[in-house]
Amino acid sequence: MHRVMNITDVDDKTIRGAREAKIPLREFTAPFKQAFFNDIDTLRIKRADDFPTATDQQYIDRMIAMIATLITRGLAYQADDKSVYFRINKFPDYGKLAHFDLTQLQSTGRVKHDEYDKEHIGDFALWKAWDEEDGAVGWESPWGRGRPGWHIECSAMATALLGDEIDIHCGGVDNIFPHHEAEIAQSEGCTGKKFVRYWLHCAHLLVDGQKMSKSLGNFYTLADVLEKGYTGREIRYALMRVHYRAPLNFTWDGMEEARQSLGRIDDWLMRLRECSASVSLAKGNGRQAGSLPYTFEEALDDDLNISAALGFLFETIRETNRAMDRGEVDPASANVWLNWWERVDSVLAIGHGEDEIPAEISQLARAREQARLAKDWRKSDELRNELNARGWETRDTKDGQKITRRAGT
RNA sequence: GGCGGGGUAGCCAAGUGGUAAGGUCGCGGUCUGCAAAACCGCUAUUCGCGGGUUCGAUUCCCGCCCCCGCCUCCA
Repeated sequence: MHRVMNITDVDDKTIRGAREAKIPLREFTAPFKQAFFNDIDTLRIKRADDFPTATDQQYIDRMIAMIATLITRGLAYQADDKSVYFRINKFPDYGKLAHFDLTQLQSTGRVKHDEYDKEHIGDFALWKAWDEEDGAVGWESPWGRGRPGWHIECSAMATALLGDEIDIHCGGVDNIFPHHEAEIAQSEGCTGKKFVRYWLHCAHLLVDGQKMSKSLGNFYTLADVLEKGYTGREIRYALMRVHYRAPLNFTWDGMEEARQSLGRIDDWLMRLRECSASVSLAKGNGRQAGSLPYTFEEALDDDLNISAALGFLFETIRETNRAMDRGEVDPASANVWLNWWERVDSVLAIGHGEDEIPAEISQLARAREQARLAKDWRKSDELRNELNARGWETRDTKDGQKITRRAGT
């Protein structure tokens, strides 16, 4: 599998930002790029193999070559404003992805149209002619100085790195039209081949039931959520547990639920690890959870049915906990389950390592153990409260006291 | 208005023409000095609303309502 994520590092906003900051475009976009990578790391999102950027000269060259091809084929033309536009009337499939009938399109009035220069209101820019607003930003082309249009960069970078035909193209539903529609038109207009086999469009993130927006005051950054004490993996779990095609409503209750669910997984793993390390007299019973309609893999194979997959995980957790309660899990079968978890977590990436217990914490724990042996409940409860206050939880089991870090780890 | 995605228990959410996974919360129990964790039990005669098809529909068909998104130079 070859994964590519395109980075648009030139557009109206970045040009304006760089101009206002009086710094080169590249210098202006660099911190945003860095922040983006920090965020995907926080969310444990696996890095793509490539992160091509639109301003990379090799891709600019490719965009220019593609535009030239489109002009040669009559699919594009240079208008009086010197910009080059895609001629959508020459591409019958345009609008197919979004199920749009171009003759029935209505303008929302959201964008202003420079209708004079274009043959059709729906024609979109492939190459934008330079104007004063662009300042130092621009590249030479057969059609004069300018910059790439808003969609051609994706076609150029995708076909450069993945070939003319790609298996899966992801993106938000809001990008179906016009962005993905334009990508298809440009790419297939150049190659004559089917550009994308499967489109995976994810639904929107809502906050408190409404679209996230600064004016509604329900706008959160990743940093805001981290500041509330939630960890990256908790956020990851909260965002992940809903099917990608269904809108996800972000709430603080949802974050709390994510934390509790992860705690359940953590406790199960801790138990399994102890079990696998023990010299146990348990009679092995490593049978797989049966009688369930799906396995974890089958659920994900079914259009990434994460809810069914997680359902299977939690049913498995209950079954093995039950078996451990009955003393039916020996080290060998515990390892079977731990290995199974490794496979599951290679996809989910929600596990966390075992905690190292600081010296002062284990000292308090030992003191509590002593108090319990002396049946000094008052003192042992005080020490338990003290440990809780420091973020550690105590559990008294048959095998003695266990301490674990809870919440936000 | 057109197109697309949603509407399932307090909340989140899967699912199927044959009678509702899972998570979370709450309540009761086992265990425990008390807890915690785990386990057991309880919590939707019902799947937005109204018709229809069917022996039977939440699942199929028709109509309607509500929410979210898109409808061309913001990517």
